[in-house]
Amino acid sequence: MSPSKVVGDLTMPGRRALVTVQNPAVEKAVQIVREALKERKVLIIVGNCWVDYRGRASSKLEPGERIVILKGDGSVLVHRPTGYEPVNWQPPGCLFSVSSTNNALLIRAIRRKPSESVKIFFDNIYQVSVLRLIDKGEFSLYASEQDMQRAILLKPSLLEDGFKPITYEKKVEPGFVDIYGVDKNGRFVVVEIKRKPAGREAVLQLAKYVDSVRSMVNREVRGVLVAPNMAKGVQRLLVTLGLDFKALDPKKCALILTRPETKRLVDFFEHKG
Amino acid sequence: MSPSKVVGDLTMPGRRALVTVQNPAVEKAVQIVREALKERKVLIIVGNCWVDYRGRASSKLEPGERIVILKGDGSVLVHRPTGYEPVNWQPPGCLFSVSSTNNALLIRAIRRKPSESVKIFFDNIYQVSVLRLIDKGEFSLYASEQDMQRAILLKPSLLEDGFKPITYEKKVEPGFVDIYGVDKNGRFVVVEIKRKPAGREAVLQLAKYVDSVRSMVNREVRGVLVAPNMAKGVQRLLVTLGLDFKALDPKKCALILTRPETKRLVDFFEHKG
DNA sequence: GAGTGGATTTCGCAT
DNA sequence: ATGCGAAGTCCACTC
Repeated sequence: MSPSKVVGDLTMPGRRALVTVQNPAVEKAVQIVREALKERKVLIIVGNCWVDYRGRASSKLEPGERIVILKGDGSVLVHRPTGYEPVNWQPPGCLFSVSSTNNALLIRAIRRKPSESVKIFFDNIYQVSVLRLIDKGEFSLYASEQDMQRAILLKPSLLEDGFKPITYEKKVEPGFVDIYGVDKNGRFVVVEIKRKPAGREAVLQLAKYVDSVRSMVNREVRGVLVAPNMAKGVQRLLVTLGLDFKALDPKKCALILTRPETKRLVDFFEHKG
Repeated sequence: MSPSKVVGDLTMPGRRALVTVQNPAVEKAVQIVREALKERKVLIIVGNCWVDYRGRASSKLEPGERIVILKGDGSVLVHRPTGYEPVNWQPPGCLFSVSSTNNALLIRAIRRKPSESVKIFFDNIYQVSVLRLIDKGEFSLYASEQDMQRAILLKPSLLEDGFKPITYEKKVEPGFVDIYGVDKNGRFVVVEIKRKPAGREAVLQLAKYVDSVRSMVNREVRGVLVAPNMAKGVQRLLVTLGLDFKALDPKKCALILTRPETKRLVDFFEHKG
């Protein structure tokens, strides 16, 4: 077994950002992992493992070399050498327990609600890294559906001239209307927003909302689908159902929102104005 | 900078399963990462980084300590110290390029269709691990919706006495009917299966299919929702729409499928019987 | 706690 | 390639 190594941020001498041990024996690994989990650190374990999952479904993963990440918040990831998605996992909130069995390291992750368990067995551990990561960096995402909604509320002419929003996220029977307003001719307008090319599903959703509103008000009701573009058969379906379409680029919306003079209004909406 | 370490599967002497370098200088890191990516190995990089993403949306992640995984198939994961989901990522298929800029390591992951780019900058690298993982282990999942479908096809009485399946995954206008059959009274039956508690969405989906089938055939058509149980308001909605419900546990279905005497029939269905 | 819908959803399958 | 729906989806938000 190789000796431990301790490295860290050179600007903060004394802080141990990372301790790595290579080829630990099982008992040594138990000790390291148990200690790290107790201190809610992040663990990266590389080695030969197999996994049993029981919960909403069940799965069995036969032995192979993988990367396992255990985070201090109780989340688990088992990554194979290919693929974006973990082959086994658990979202935050698990309780971990560590033991050895048959000369293998066993890590159990258990959660209630739903009741689930992931058991990971290692019989060959190439490396265990214990991390104490500090991450205060802000994450900002642009061009979400919410950005599009905000942009239209802020600048209704993005939808069409003369449009006046009345409310948004309005509850009607089948669900929530993204934006609800009046057009220049006094007709009610139901707006359904999609940040991706709109498929048939989006149209049916809009149609449902329009019907629902029509059944409640005694005025003409239009439906407008807002999306960067339409999937193949959608145009025809829209015409059939008497709905309108307005092309709008989510990135353009994001740009509008980040313009300094609109920033104040965005904050206004964010605080439930 | 610490020296490199080479460890691996002791049962295969000579194979390098893992090479780890700690606190490499930027230029050294460039060299290691570039070499590893060229050989389509898996990389785990731990250090202080920031990330710019441009593509379907855009995002900016300010500096912080994270784990970055680059896989040989061109997938990328940036993991913060908490959370199940990566904060930035890219699914398989990316082209990587590595360089240094302003005394930082820059890894670019680019893909076409959709056109996206993720740029990861490291100004402090605690550890780079280059892995050559061998993972042939089979992965088996039980209790999926498909398991439930197969179980009913195999043993139609799970739905109700006298039920006879005609076909499955049948295309109708709005989508695909899970199972389509006839009941003991000769009425057509449209079956919609959910492996989770059925919400309003599932009911509306079933209603759509039933309507579609009714418009095509000149016979009474029933709709049956199959799920482990129902969400709160769903019972009422089912009654309103004249649809039936049958409780069925996905795990029970999975068990039926794994019984030896039915295994042969399962294989039959799997091969498009 | 459950219900609702979005997501840089990803993934697999069928056309 | 595109379309469609499932997923152990996860997640944030509201009631």
